[in-house]
Amino acid sequence: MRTTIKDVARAAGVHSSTVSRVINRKPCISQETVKRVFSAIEQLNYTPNALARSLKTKKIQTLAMLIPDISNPFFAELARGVEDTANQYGYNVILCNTDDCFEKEVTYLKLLAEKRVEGLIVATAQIRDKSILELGKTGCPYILLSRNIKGLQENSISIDDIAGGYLATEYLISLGHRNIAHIAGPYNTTTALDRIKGFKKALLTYGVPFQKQYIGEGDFRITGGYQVMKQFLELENPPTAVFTANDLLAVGAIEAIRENGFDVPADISIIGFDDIKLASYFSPPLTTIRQPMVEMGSLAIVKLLERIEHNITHPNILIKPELVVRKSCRRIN
Amino acid sequence: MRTTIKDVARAAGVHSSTVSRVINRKPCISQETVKRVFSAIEQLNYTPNALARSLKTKKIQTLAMLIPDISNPFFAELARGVEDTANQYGYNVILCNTDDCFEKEVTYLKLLAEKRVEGLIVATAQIRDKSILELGKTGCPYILLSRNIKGLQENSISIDDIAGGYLATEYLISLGHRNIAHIAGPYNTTTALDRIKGFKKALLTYGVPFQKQYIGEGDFRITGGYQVMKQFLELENPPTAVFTANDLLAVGAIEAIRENGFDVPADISIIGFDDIKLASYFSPPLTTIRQPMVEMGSLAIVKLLERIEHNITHPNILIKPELVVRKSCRRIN
DNA sequence: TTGAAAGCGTTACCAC
DNA sequence: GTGGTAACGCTTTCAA
Repeated sequence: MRTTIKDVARAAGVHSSTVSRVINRKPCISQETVKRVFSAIEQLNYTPNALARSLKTKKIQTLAMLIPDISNPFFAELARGVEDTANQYGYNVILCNTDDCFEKEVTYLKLLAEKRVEGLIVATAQIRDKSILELGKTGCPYILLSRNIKGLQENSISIDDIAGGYLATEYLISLGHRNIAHIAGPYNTTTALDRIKGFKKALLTYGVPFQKQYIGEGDFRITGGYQVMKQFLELENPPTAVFTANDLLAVGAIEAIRENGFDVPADISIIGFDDIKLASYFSPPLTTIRQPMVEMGSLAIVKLLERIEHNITHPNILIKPELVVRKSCRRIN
Repeated sequence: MRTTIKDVARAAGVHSSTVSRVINRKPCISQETVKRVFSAIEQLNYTPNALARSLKTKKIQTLAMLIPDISNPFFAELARGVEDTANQYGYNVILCNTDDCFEKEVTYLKLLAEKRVEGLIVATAQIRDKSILELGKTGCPYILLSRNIKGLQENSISIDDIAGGYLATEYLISLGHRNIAHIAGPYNTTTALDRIKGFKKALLTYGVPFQKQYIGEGDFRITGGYQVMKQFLELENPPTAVFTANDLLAVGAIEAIRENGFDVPADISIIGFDDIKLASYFSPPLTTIRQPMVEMGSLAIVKLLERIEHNITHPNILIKPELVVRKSCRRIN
């Protein structure tokens, strides 16, 4: 059996409530007692039981983060920002990989509710995610990160996906491209839909006709980019440039292009989205739209803790995306 | 105030102990009662408090994982395996980024002990890590993953680093290289030291003299590879091939080589270690030594749970590395 | 098959 | 400044 506060009290010759006061640095305790208690703690190698404490205080200093897949570098970098900042404020964070699977999300949410985590960073929300909407009712504070739910005006932090999609497409157009395709993310995410919106908006603005066969649904992973690109390449009139909804899709697209004997950017230009750390080391170095992932993760925690500790909510925050020009796009005539 | 087991008991017209039995699926309860209790639970939207439960049962079904940096793809893939398998067994896992900083490690360990996590996956251990060794005494079960502590014969799972280093170096030698350098990991990790051992062993086996200036200490990150490679390039007689202790170091090394106007593999061959998911998409596609990261993470959880639930310990497990030939190495005369 | 009561390790309130 | 006690929400043992 582990040593408890009572063991410490006995060893120090005081009452357990006094030990508690010392541990929690409450005022009005004699120096003498403090010293005796600490030395007893040390001697007995006492570790307070946070679980028991939380039963009284209702605070366990634990958060959780729901993401589709930590092995996706975008989410890994987000996670780094989240965990670092949480830790700075004295919180731990539980990692949950949902694979964007609704059942997994529900199961996690139930478990986390039982463990009384104080807040959630949700980077997996589907477009109408009823289990997240329910969170609103149960009162567990959360921040939607990089994903939104249709109609919600509060508590989300994300890149301006429409602006990002616009920026990418505009760049391709400025390079002289007219046959521009888009490999989108899953249609059940606002992220994917908004990037499409930006894509279409740029097309419209610059008078480039939108062609239905030039858009395909990917999965935000390499394989999806590969598959959709293969389809584009079978078209009678393949695109000369493609904007992919993230960097991983770009990697898959480039692979497909090469396999068909074409070159990037000589034959087809590619622009990604995210600017994951390794984007500049791909072949060719990937032109992309940058999201400040670590900073977004960090900001999400700051806002989440403001909700938890001071009960303030925030209108949705939109981060400005940035074009990063490298070598995967080329000008055509 | 949240609804408690007593509220449910009252609503169902039974005693709270009965509700507890129903929730925990204990035998010998009438169908009738079960039904009434469940309907009360539903009606009141009751969520059991796992913290209170754990106070009695001493089980909170939570593990933690200490890694240097989740944004490093190697650890992200390890983490994916860990979290997935833990979740399968009904455990949650707390993520901790230590940056291989001893103070951070100590702080985390203390916090985690207070929260009474039941087990630890440690992928950050230094070569003589006294805080981890102390874990052994306090009795918190742990598995060392991809890192060892000098002298410990139990509870570690890692790739056979010596064999991996040997494999990589042998391959370079088989390609005709004699001026072979090594960019190592931090010298305070067994990982780095064992890969060096493998490197030297291969050199010795094939009669290639070891040259002190051909080895440099990196940090397992891109920048480290870049810096050490720069130094190699300033040598009077730069290496024609470099084995880097992980893929990220390889990426940095390639960057440095290119910056100096040389080509990989035409002028200098590079072989990495890990085979992160994106390794085949670098320029050039990286030849490397494969570690089955996801499987290792998964295995670590299986072994950890065996320790937690059945108190069985294991002798150190060594995973066999595998050479993956791609395009970053070339034969010379 | 169920109820009553004790207890898990803390904290917080009320005395003194 | 400090001690005593109740309470947090649950499980478990004992009795009925």
